[in-house]
Amino acid sequence: MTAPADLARRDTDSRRTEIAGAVRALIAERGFEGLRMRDIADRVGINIATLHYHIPSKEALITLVAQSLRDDFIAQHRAQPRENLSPLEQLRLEFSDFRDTFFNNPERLLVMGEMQERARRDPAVAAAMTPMRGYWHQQVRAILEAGRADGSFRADLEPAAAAAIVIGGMVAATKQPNPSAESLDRVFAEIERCVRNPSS
Amino acid sequence: MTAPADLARRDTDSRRTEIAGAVRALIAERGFEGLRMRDIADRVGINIATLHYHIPSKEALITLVAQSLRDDFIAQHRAQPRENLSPLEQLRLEFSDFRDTFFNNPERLLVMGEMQERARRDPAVAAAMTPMRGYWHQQVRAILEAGRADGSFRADLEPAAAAAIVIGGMVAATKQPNPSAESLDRVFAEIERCVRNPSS
DNA sequence: TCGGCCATCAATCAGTTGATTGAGAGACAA
DNA sequence: TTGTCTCTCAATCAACTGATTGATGGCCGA
Repeated sequence: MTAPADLARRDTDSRRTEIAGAVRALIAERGFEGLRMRDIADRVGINIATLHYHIPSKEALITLVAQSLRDDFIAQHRAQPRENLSPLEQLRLEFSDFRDTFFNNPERLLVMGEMQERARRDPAVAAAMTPMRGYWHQQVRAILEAGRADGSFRADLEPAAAAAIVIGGMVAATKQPNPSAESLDRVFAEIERCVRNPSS
Repeated sequence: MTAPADLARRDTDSRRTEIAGAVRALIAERGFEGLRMRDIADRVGINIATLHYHIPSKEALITLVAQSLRDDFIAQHRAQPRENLSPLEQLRLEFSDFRDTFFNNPERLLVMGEMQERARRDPAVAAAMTPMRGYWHQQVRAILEAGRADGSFRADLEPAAAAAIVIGGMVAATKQPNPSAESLDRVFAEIERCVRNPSS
C-alpha cells in the first residue's frame, strides 16, 4: 500500500504553500547551511520523492521561499490603511507593525535576514528580496518626506539616508542581547527623537 | 616523496593563522553553507588530512575564525588614539574606520555578518561574537555619552539606544544596493544630524 | 649517529545528500 | 468499465563530505 486513503492528498498549490512554510520554519531553526530536503519532507509529512514532484530542485525551493516572504511582507503592509495618519503616527505604526512581527512571527524576520545574506550570492533570491527591501525603504522614505514637508520632522533630514537608518535601527534593535518589547521600544523612541523637528 | 623540501612546512601556530585567513575568504565568497573542508585545504595548499591535523573538526575551525575576527576587530580599534578628540571627531573617526574596512577589507564585514547570523544557533560562535559586538557598542555609547555631556549632542539622547541605531545605521549603509563611498557618507552625515544638538 | 617527534600526504571510510526511477492508488471523464 | 492524469511512495544512485588511518621524510636533541 503506497498511498493509503487516510493520508492527506492535496493539490499542488496548497502543497507548495505548505512546503514553503516548513522550509521557513527549518531555516529559522537551523539556518541555511542546515537545510536538508529530507528534513523538509519529514516536516511536511511526505516522501522526499513527493517533495521533488512538487518542487523540481533545492534551488527552486529557495526561490519559492523568497517569493513567499515577499508576498507575506507586501500583504501585511497593504493590510493597514495609513492615509489618514500624520507622518509621526505612520512612523509609529511602522514600529508597532515591526514589533508585532518580531514577537508573533519571529520566523519571518529570521528568514528574511538569512535570505538577505544569501541574496548576495544568489541572483534568484536577490530578485525576490531586492523589491521587498525596496518597497520597505520606499514606504519609510515617503513617511519621512511627508514629515519633513509638514514640519514635524527635521528640515535638514535627508529622506533616503534617514530611511536606511530607521530600518537599520529597527533591525539592530532585534539583534541586541535579550531583546524585549521594552528594549525595542527604547530604540524606537530614540529613532523618533532622531527624526523629529526639535523646534516643533 | 610525500613532503618535498620545496613545500612550505610551517609550525602549527602560523598554519592555523593561514587556515583562518583562507576560511574567511571562502566564507565571504560562498557563505557558510558552501564551506567545505576540502576547499579550505586546497586554498591553503595542503592535504585535507593536514588540515585536520591542525584543526580537529569543522566546528573548531569556525570557532577559530570567530576568534580571529574578534582579535582583528579589537586590534584595529586599539590602533587609533582617540583620547584627545572631541566626541564629534571621535564619531567621525568611527565612520572613517568603518568605511576603510568596508572598502579595504570587505571580507571582514561580510564574515562578521555571517558569523552574527550563526551566533544565534552556535554558542561557541556566540561566545566570540558577543564580546565583539559588546565592545563596539560600548565604544559608540561612550562617544555618545561624552557628546551629550559636553553639549555637542542632543540632551535627550539615550546613549544605549542611540548606539544601537548608529551601529545599525552604519551596517545598513553597506547593505544598500550598489554601496559607494558617497552613499556611505550620506548615511554617516545623516547619523551625525540625528545625534547632534540642534541648538549648538 | 640515532631515536623520537612534527608536519605532511595518499588512500580510504562511513554516513549524508540531492535527485531519480518505476510503480501504485485514487479521481474523473468517456 | 476503461483509460488517463495527478499525487504519492519505497528503493536506489552517484556524488559529496567530514574524518581517519598508516606511512613518509625531515628536523633536532642526546
